[in-house]
Amino acid sequence: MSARKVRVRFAPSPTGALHIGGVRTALYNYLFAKQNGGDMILRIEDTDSQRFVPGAEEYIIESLNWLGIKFDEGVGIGGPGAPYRQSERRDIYKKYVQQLLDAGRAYIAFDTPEELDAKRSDVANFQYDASTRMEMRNSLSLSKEEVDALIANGTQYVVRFKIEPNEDVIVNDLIRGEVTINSSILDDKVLYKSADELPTYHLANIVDDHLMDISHVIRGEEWLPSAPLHVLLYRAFDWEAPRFAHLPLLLKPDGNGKLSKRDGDRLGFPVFPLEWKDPKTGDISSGYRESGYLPEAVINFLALLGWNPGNDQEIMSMEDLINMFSLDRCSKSGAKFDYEKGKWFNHKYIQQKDNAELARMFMPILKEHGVEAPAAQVEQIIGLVKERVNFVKELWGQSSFFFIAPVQYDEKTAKKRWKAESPEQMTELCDVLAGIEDFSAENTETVVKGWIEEKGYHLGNVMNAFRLAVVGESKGPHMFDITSLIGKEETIARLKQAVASIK
RNA sequence: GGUCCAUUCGUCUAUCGGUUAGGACGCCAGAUUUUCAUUCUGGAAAGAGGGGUUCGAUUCCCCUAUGGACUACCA
Repeated sequence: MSARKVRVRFAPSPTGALHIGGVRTALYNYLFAKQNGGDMILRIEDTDSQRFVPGAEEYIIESLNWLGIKFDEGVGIGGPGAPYRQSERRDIYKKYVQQLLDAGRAYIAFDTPEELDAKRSDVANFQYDASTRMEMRNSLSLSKEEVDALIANGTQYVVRFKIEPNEDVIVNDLIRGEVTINSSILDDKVLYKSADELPTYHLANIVDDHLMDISHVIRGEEWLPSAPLHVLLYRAFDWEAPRFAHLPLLLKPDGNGKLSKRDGDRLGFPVFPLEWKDPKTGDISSGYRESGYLPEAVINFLALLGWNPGNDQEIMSMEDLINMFSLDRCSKSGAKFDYEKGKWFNHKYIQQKDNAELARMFMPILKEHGVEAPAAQVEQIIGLVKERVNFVKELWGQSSFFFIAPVQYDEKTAKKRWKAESPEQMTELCDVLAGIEDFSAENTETVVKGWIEEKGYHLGNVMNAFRLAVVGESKGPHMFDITSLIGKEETIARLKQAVASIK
């Protein structure tokens, strides 16, 4: 074990919204870094000018910010390794590509994409490697004069990594153990493209991780097959490689395969942290934030998809997670995404949140419904109904009757709860209520129950009709908590309205 | 096709050779409640198949099956 300082990076490429699986990768990197007193770096890997999507970088930063995943260095922050955007590091990569060329570890290839396509359709399983490279047009097969002439007349070329065949490359993965791959199955990967003067992912990644002194590379399993290539690249440069940890993938909830944007659209749940509008198509994809998720709930839920603390604890704050996280408790197999469990986490976090904070989140929703109410009152109402909701926005459905008198009465409930004697009893109840001085829940309950008992009425019948009249249907918190909040006048008015309307 | 990785209730998972295979979500039932929820209690529900190794395998090894990832001048 090297005594290197822990430094990890999250290195997304700005090709669209940040996928929830990417968020989990960022989270695990963050947890690992913070647990070890290390640094977390944000690097933007925009070496593919073709796939660049405007706004994606800002989206990624805003998403991680919302979730509370903080960076010590990187795009938008700066640091000793700046710039952290790969498109701004052209000169650096050029220098290292040249170094590989000079050392004979890489070569220049002139084959056009068309030529390669033709080759691939001609030869089954064609691979550009030690067995085929001499048949191609490159600096190994061509004379020095030919190569110089081609470059001089501006022919576009790529630089390929010269992989020595038949060598077992061992990747020591922190999650999977030793993974051995024979170098013969690797092709001579393109490292650099003269067309846009940019390296490909593989080269840029290795150079940057080295220059930024990254100690641990924690990334998705889709990178495992190219890990040996990276190991070989570190060797070619004679650099110390970081430790690798390849995380299992997040899978679709139904069927099989990697979770994708489409699954979210199809099954009706977000796969992105924030709402995302595709600048090309104008399509809008929903986000966890806009769907009413609390960032703590998303973090907690995601943390447990592929990792567990080894005990039965499920509710964990970011701080808990930082303390408890460990790479060797990460599972090896992909986790299917269970949206129902995500909802449950949100429910739990809503219960933990104090009413004042929930009220602040609820206010805009109230406004949408044309309701203006004092914060103190909203807080009290939230205290009464929050245990019944999974999302802040559901608060309206559970509490609208506090703000607006029922305009209609649920038919089924009316049929069942509104008895022949109800109109008379409710009219009597109006008088009873009118006579109450202290309209607190406790006192009102005492008085009303006293009246019911005195008259020999059936408690359930009276209360159910009472609820129907005040709420409009058969739901809601304790009746007298409702009446004390809406007040005597409103309660009586609603009773009278009900007597007049319910048949 | 090739290479690599994986495989415990429907789902997320615990188990580091000996357990009535545990927990959670979801589901079902019951209790509580003046309603609806919440909550509580209980229940159904799992080691892919086949070989080994071992006194003993969910656990270690091999094979098969299944799933996944990768196989671009994308990341």
